[in-house]
Amino acid sequence: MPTIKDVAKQANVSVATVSRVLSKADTVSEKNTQSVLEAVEKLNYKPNALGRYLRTAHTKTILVVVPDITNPFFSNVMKGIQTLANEREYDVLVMDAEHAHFDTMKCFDMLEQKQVDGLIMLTSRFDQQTLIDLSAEHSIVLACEYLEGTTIPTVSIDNVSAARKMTEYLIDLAYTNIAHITGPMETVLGIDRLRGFKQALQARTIPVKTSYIQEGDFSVDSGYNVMFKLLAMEDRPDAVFAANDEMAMGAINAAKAFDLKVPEDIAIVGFDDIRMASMFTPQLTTVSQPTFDIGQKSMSLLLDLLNKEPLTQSQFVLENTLMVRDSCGHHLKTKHDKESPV
Amino acid sequence: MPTIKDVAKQANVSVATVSRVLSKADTVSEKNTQSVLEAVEKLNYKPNALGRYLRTAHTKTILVVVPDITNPFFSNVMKGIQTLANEREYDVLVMDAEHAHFDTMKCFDMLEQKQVDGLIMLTSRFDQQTLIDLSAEHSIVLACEYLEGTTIPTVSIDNVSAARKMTEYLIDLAYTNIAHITGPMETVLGIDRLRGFKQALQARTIPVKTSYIQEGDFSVDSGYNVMFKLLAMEDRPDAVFAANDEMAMGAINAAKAFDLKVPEDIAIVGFDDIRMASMFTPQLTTVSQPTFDIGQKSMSLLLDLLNKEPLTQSQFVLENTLMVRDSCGHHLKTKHDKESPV
DNA sequence: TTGATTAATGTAAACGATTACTCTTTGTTT
DNA sequence: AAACAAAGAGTAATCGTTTACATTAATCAA
Repeated sequence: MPTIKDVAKQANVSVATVSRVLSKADTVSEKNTQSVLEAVEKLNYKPNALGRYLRTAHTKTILVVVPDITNPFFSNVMKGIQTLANEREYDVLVMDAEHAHFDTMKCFDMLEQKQVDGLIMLTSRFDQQTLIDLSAEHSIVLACEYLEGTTIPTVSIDNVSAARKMTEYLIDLAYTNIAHITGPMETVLGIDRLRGFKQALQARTIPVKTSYIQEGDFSVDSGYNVMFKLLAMEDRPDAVFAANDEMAMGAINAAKAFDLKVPEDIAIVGFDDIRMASMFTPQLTTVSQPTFDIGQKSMSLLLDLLNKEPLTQSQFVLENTLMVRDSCGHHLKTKHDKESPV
Repeated sequence: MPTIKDVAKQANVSVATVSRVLSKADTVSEKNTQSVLEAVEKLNYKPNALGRYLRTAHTKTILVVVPDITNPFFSNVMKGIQTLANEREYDVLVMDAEHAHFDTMKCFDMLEQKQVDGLIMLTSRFDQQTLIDLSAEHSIVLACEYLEGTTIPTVSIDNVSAARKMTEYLIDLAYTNIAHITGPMETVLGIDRLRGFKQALQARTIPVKTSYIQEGDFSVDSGYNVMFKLLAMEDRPDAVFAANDEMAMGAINAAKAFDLKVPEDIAIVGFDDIRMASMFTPQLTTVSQPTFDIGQKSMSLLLDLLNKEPLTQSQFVLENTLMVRDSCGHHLKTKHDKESPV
């Protein structure tokens, strides 16, 4: 494995000259540039990244911590991050937080150990004070979830208003007994979507029934199980808003198991618009998040941080859109109307 | 940011001593060990990984190249890799190959530049000779796809026999006009599954109709489009075997668009058993691959390579299992039988 | 008591790049 | 022609570790 010294010897110049032609054709004569290039070619020289990193004190690598890489929502965000990262010649290290051996401190250490230049967190379930302290010295951005009262750059959608919009839409379709399967109550996501749900009901002076609010954990199974509870109630809801698509799918399958038709007998909607949402039967009415853009924007923000560019703002909220498909029964409800009420 | 020198000064010992207590409590006196530890604590010292890496010439980081991180099949394999990697204190770098800016050479360079210790490839679509050359000097393992006639360690399932098994099962259910939606014909996966399909027909002396073999590209959309072609034929097939679940779902949706009931009017089966397969309506009959295990086994193999442990064999084929669910119509076909023919 | 062995530590040389600084050499200005 | 500036290239310090080797002190056998 040739080093820069070997190249220098081969090209009959000093290591400095070799380094200069390789980093930027700064001020090296045509002749020397040529012979260095030839030597590089001949020896098949690849600069050792570690040597460079140590000297320049950056690795051109960022770390992204993802709650569950298996979750299509996050893998889309990842893709957005990757795209911009690679374009800017950054590599991306992935850490799966759901993983049993995951130690929250480890990813912070990687920053301090200079192993990565920056950090994008796709979750905020960890010691927040540490994160805040760290962000004073390091480049960190939060995606999907935000942290109250900090200046850590964040990119997400407005989950409260999106959930409110979804709920209001159901109310407009004349559903009166609307239940909500929440996400885990220790996540901002879960809390915000529930808040939006409640706001919509209150705005329309519909009483909020606590029995209609059931906690799930964002998994298909939890959607299925919680739905069973709801369906077993004597005053069964006529519409269910699940806090994500996976739970909505679980809920729909539960309804099917109950011999209920969706949306004829009960409407079920989700949140996220994962790829399967439009493939499912019935096609899922849901809130579409710009996952790819969230990833890309996070990376773009991180890049700004890394380049010490002044940030004009720190909280970026991206647009979401209501995807009206079949599972809400809008076609049933509006068949006598001239126009869809959306 | 304190360095090892600062710690040494603080603890009143040499840097060597500090390094010694930190790497392994080799032969440092109780007293010094103690004061070093205290100094580390007091200064909040984190060893700079780059310095260490440069010296020790390994990064404890591996690279995995994945065709599409968004594809649930691969993200499961990734999870398997991650799990073992983290357990053994390795970090994992991800590279998305479908990404526009992806340069096949780049991942090879990362090996040569000492940026990563090893490489797991979840695809074999790239210059194979380069890969073979490289594997002589570096630690590389291939997952999911194999390469004929090399000694590069590989872990996958036997796609030929799995596809044959699936097809035979359809034949056993008395379907006679069976079509196959293949994967891309430049992938080993696509080729092998087609081969298995043909083998099954030939073994039962059923003629292989070329019009029943249509190429897709593993995407939902291609499954949908290709299915339209098949359904438009005058001698429409009564069963369709798609080379992956996503195309099977696309095909099912196409059938629905044709007002055909699955499996009553036409049976459609897939391959891979992605998470959605059992959530779909109808539930997908498919071949289950041990994705997590594939990932874990690949990582385990890579670890062996890295530790220069002798490999007993280089091609590992893992078990697959036929998941009989609803989309193949087995319950319709066997309602008069006493037992399921599986 | 002496020489040999061992344990504990320190000194300094790597690792492979980048880059501040210095030194020629050449070209320009007056 | 002298003085100065600029261009091109080399020397060596540096980044933060690890570790081979040297050194010292202490223990032990004869």
